[in-house]
Amino acid sequence: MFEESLEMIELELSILIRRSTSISSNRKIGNLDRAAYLLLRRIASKGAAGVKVLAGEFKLDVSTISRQAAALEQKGYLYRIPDPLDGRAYTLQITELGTMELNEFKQARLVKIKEMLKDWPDEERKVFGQLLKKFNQTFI
Amino acid sequence: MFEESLEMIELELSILIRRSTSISSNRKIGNLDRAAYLLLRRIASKGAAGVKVLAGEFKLDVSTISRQAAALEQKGYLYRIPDPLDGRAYTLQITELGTMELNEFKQARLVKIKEMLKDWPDEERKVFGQLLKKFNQTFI
DNA sequence: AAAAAATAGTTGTATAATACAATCATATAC
DNA sequence: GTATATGATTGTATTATACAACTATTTTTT
Repeated sequence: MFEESLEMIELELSILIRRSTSISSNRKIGNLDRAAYLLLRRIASKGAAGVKVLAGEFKLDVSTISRQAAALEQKGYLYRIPDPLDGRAYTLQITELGTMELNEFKQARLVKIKEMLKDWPDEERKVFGQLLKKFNQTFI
Repeated sequence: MFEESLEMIELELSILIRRSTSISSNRKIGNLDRAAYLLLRRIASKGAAGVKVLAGEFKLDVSTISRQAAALEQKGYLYRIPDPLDGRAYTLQITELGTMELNEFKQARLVKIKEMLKDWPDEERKVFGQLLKKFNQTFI
């Protein structure tokens, strides 16, 4: 039972990752990239932060955050607030347009997931969300 | 409750995909690419098949399967069986070396997942696997 | 105070996994 | 026999990421 569950999880995770990252099943929604979505969302929910801090939270290279931020800024979704204490640094803050776009993107995703889970019992949706969260917290 | 679960699922899926596809958390194990793993595994479990069939099953472009197959063949994990009825086609079959490598890769992954889930109750592991499988089946 | 070292962020380059387009050889339809 | 379709491969591009190199600024050391 124990090994069987692990094997199922291992296989289904592989399939999930593959499916979710496939371009044909993960077409861009609106003007937001999938990659930059979490960045914008983080800033919206926890407030402005610098490139280094964000890279640390996401466990991504600073260059990746820098590029995502630049792209979002170019689109008008983020703006920079110079750090008054450090001439090299700034914090990234979301714009009103960014907030709107974020909500749109998020809604579109929710609609999609809602459709996928329309036949699920409420309890299973709840448990799935909780287990996903728990699983994500095992990543260090 | 309903919308809350959807939002949690939506967010946690985003995080999971990001974490799982990040290079730093998904370093290659052995000589098998993550991408080609499912291909090799499919052939091992269901038998030889052609490029077109496999592309259809995986909902990937034939060029992607073709490239993955070529890479696996180059490594000695797959070999080609010409289709006696069609001079253009062949089926891909796994080699003994491929089988061994597949099992090694799979074991390495299982060890990793086992470590991640070491504090989980058995029941949750079981449910997680089942819900993942169920979720994967909603992708069309 | 000046020099050396560290650091915040950007840019260059490369990698991995994928798709669309173009091509070639073979098979099928007319 | 000719035209069309098809299985697979190759060319090119895209996306998201990391490592390396760089610049300007800050901090530490001398």
